[in-house]
Amino acid sequence: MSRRNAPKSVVKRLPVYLRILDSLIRRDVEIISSRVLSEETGFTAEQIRKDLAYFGAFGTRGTGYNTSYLREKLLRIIGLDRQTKIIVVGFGHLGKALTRYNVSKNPYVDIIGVFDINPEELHTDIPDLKIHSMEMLPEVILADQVKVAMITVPADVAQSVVDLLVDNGVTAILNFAPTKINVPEHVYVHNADLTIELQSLIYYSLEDEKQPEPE
Amino acid sequence: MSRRNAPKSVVKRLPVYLRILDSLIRRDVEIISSRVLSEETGFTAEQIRKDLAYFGAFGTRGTGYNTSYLREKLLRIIGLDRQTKIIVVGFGHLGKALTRYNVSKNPYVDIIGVFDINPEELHTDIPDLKIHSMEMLPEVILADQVKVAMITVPADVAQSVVDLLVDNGVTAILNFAPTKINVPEHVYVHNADLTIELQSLIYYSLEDEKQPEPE
DNA sequence: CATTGTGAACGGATTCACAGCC
DNA sequence: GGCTGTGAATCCGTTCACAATG
Repeated sequence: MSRRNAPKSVVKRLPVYLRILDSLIRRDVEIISSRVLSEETGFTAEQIRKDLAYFGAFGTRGTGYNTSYLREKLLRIIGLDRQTKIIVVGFGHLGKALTRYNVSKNPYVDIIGVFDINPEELHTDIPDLKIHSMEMLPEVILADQVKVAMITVPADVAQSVVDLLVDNGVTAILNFAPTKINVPEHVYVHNADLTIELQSLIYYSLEDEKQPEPE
Repeated sequence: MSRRNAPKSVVKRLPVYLRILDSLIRRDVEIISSRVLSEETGFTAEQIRKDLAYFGAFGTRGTGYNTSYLREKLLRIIGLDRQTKIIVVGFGHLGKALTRYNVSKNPYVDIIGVFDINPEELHTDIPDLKIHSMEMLPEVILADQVKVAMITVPADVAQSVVDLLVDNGVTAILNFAPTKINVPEHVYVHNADLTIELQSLIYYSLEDEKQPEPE
């Protein structure tokens, strides 16, 4: 069986396996052991086996995993076996960069539209991209049954944008706004707060400097 | 004492506390309890107290924490009490967006330069920003003793860029390139792989759909 | 016999419950 | 009395060690 309710830590690693498999398949590698996957990913071999075993027994004892077969299984588990329709709210510089990045590099998702308060910021060179005003949001979401959204709006409007998304059926949100947002139980939010990532990084850049307290 | 070697999970939350404190101080709030901090952050009050206690006893029993005092302590612990000099390698759309974002919104860091293979992509409107060619990297890092870098380069050159950074003394790297990079023990890497974030999000968007296996 | 799949042991982080203190 | 600070209990994820098997 696939898609048991797996721990977050496991789910976070699945796309990594997928990426490695894609690259192995491109190089015509047909069988891969957890040992080698370990070297490619940096996770331990036991952890990889456990992660995969969470969803079923996909390997062959004594041999390893068939790359194409495992890839198919992972696509299905993650939910990438069909293209996922997503929207982007907030088309400032970050929104633009993320949109462009996913349009060109992420074959598994389909950005069906972007939204901004002033869509006269129309000067984008991304082909086939529709830029809507915020008023169109409910209509577009409902028409395509969109479940996934990325938001790159200012912190002070993030909550109201999220409320609007949730009201119209969005169940998973990648939040780049530097603020906590509240959602109902059934909605999943992942915060990708780049300021916070950078600040905690700075902690580690100083790790070994002993700072004497000056007081 | 401050700056003990705290667990990663704790360090990741420190900048969140800092942000809330900044906002409380702007609103002239002088005292805050772990209870209220809990509501603002979404973490439990016990966890917040434990996190802070890791570095010292900053509160007053029966009262709470003094916002300005706690902010000063956190700045010092994280290492933001002096402006941190950082560089950005890769000045494509994402690099540009991240640079702009931090220049305008993150007062604690100072982006002293950006690097790209073809710096003739000079058309940026960010004031005072220096765009260098890759050859300048060692010189600039060494001149300013830069310890922190963000990289937004293509996956296939990420490792060589990282090697160059590490050779010249960088000890903390925020990696947006969609690939695993290898570094020596003393260097800290945080991967901010946006494709992977988005893909694991998709897993959760499907959470409740029961998918019958069609085989 | 190499490699998967997995129960058991371990370790780290969170939650609980309360002692300590203003 | 109210809130911090913290040892103890619990939970969760990782690692270990080995049984299962192509």
